[in-house]
Amino acid sequence: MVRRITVTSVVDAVVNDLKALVLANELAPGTALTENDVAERYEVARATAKAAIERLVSDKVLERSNHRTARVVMIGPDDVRDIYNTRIYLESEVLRRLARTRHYPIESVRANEEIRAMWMQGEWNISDPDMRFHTALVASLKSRRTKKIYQSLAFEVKLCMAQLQGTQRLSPEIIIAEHAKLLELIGAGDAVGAANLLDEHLSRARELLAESLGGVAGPEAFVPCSALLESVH
Amino acid sequence: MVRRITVTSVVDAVVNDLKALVLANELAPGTALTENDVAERYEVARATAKAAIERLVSDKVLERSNHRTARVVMIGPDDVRDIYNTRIYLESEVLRRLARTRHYPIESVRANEEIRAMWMQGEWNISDPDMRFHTALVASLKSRRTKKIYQSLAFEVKLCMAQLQGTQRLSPEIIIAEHAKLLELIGAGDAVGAANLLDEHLSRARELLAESLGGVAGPEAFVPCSALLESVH
DNA sequence: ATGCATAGATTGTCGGACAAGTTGACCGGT
DNA sequence: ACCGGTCAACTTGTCCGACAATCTATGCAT
Repeated sequence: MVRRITVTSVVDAVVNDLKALVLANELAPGTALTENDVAERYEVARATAKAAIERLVSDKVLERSNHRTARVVMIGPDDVRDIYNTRIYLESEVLRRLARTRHYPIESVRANEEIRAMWMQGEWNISDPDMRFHTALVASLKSRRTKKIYQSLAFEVKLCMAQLQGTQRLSPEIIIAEHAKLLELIGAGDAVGAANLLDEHLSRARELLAESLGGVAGPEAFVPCSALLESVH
Repeated sequence: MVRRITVTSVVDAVVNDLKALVLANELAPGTALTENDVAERYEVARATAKAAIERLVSDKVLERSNHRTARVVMIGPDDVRDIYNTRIYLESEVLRRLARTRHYPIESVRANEEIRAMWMQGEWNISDPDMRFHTALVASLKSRRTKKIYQSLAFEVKLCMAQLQGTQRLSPEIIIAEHAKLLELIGAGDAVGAANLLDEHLSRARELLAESLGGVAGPEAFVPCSALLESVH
């Protein structure tokens, strides 16, 4: 079966399609991908398949050590915790900065409205507009590197979601409320409050995901400082 | 002269050597590097040279667009500002977290002592132990991704230093004092003070580097909040 | 069952080949 | 002399085929 793809680069096309396959969970985590497999699947030369695999490895879609064959990444509990902790480190500082300017991007408001719209329609898989909410906040700092780093983390979150397909998720209702509260705190210039709420918001998601991925609740390096935070409901 | 490197991979060896050449400024910024150039220089196949170049591009040592030949990166004032702002975003949150535990790594103390030792000997190029001080702080959070991200930023700083070779630098005396103060604030649990001092510390370096790279002092997105900070001397 | 040896599979690297795209120079028109 | 377009040389993208080095797994001997 040959997929019809013509972008600007054969390697790009193969990379994009394989990435889509992994995100759609049509390639289960741990699946071995031989260079020849890829070459035959898309009818390209092995060198091309090799280049594609190497890029997917550097994009953390596949993993491979020296002379071994590449496999679709398996995100474990420790990985999710690391991913989410890194998100917290970056994004909480971003929120502090935004709170100082008392300014948040319109895209984040729209993204939160999209979540509400999906929830109203009974759709519980709201991870896409959810990530848009967060990336919009980070992007509003206008730092190319910060944005790219956060996008890379967001992609790993997507991968994680793909592997979890169907297990329990957080209630959209709470997510929407906390997002709104975050924007409110930013608008009010409450840097500490915004950072603390974000910490709680992401820490809760982190623990839920980590447990869903089969990990026992590990000893967390840092507990959120929620003392300064009024409850949200 | 052949360097004795038993890496397991020819591509790795080529990548490492080219990286070293760029860091030593033996390949000036903007220098064009043809795939054939690399292949002939190291007597390897073009495919190997191609792979090496692609990895150097993804490591931000070279830059290249579609069908054009790769060039050694040229870091401009805007890039330095972006690099340093990203450093500030990440590291200031890291310092907040460390201050909560009132704990800093011994490696950062040692690194600062190394700076002092070099300064005593009249050496002004202290960027190496300086970066070790900062990476040690970030590494002590024990987040694989956070550490890797910061290392990538640190590498760009190194590239920048290589391009600036010889222009004015900040006084090691002030750097040493501020580093010591940072550790002191962490030990005292003063998260806000540590974050603010770090912001000043890195913002000053950022502006000096940006100016040295020929940029006018641009409109900064965020000014450091030094109100809460007592002066250091 | 454990450990070693061999065979098959897979990756790393090579050389050469051709099409497609980019760059720069040459040439003609105004 | 300036401008614009055509063409050639160079460079990259992709392919094919080949071989050595390495990894995996099967099977044999103890």
